[in-house]
Amino acid sequence: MVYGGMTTDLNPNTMAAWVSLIRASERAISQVEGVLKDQSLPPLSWYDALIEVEKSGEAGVRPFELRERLLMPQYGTSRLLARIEKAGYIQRVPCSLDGRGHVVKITNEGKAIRKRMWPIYFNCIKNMVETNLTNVQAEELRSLVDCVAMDKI
Amino acid sequence: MVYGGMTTDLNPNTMAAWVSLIRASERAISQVEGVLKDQSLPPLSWYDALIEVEKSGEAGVRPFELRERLLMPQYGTSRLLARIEKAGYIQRVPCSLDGRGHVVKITNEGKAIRKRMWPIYFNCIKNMVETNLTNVQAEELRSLVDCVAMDKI
DNA sequence: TCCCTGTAGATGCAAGTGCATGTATATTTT
DNA sequence: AAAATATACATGCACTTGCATCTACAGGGA
Repeated sequence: MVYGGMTTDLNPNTMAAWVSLIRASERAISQVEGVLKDQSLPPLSWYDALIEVEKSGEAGVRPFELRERLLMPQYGTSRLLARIEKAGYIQRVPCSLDGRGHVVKITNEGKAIRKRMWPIYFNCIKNMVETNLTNVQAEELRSLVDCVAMDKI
Repeated sequence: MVYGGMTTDLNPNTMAAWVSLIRASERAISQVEGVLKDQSLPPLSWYDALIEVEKSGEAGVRPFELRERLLMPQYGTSRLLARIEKAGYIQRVPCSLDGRGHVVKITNEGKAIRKRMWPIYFNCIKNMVETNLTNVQAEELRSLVDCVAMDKI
């Protein structure tokens, strides 16, 4: 595929792999988001945040830890948490050990909505990945994509 | 990786592949966008649109064709083109054959900026994909990701 | 011709995102 | 202890995106 008019230096399959990777993730994400929205459920980003908060249990999590785990910008985390809190799914309480910070905990409603989101999400992944790839292929895919854009590590 | 608390029905590697795929595409995209921004160049979406318009040559392209090729929502295409036109990189002229539509053509400035973007983009792909995968692995990756979320076809 | 339906494209509004910066508290330096 | 610096988090502003809807024209039928 001639993409830029100057492909001389790229291995023949590199650009194809790149395009396919980007396209696949786009359709996969929009697929999941679409299904969630159809069910009047919150977006995927809420799920990712909720499960992290839920995993932190009674102790809760600090927003900056969440930020690291979710690989989000700081302001993104801040506003995501604000939205989820507004919906009643988490609580942000001042941190007793660090006056600058907060501790985020999940509410019962939060646990409930996460539990309700999971089978939907689960099904999407099943349909999108498991239906199309064997267990061995899934592992191959994982190991290959894990190599992409990993130059910094 | 326990992700939702109910993994009994998923092949063990499915979730891992899913997570890796999403993460990989996110870091890859944000990598490219970051480098482009550092060079004060337009975002990737502009590149994709510009190359399509440029490939259409003197004849130009209809926005709805672009929409199909870029897999974008209609309003997204409309506004993307409006922004690119405002920057002077394309021109939208009324379509003589269909009074409802327009024909989009690239300007000289558009050709120039695309040409300037390409080596940057090219280098990113080279660093992110080619450096980390052999030609054979790239083809494997392509063929695997092409299977993901393809249920509709 | 007039009407009805379909398609091309634009756009108002609400919500999300990036960037830069602000505020408050913690930590380090002197 | 006072001052300087660093960290945690929030937020104003401009821009982008999603959704629904609107306008304008095209094409087909009565």
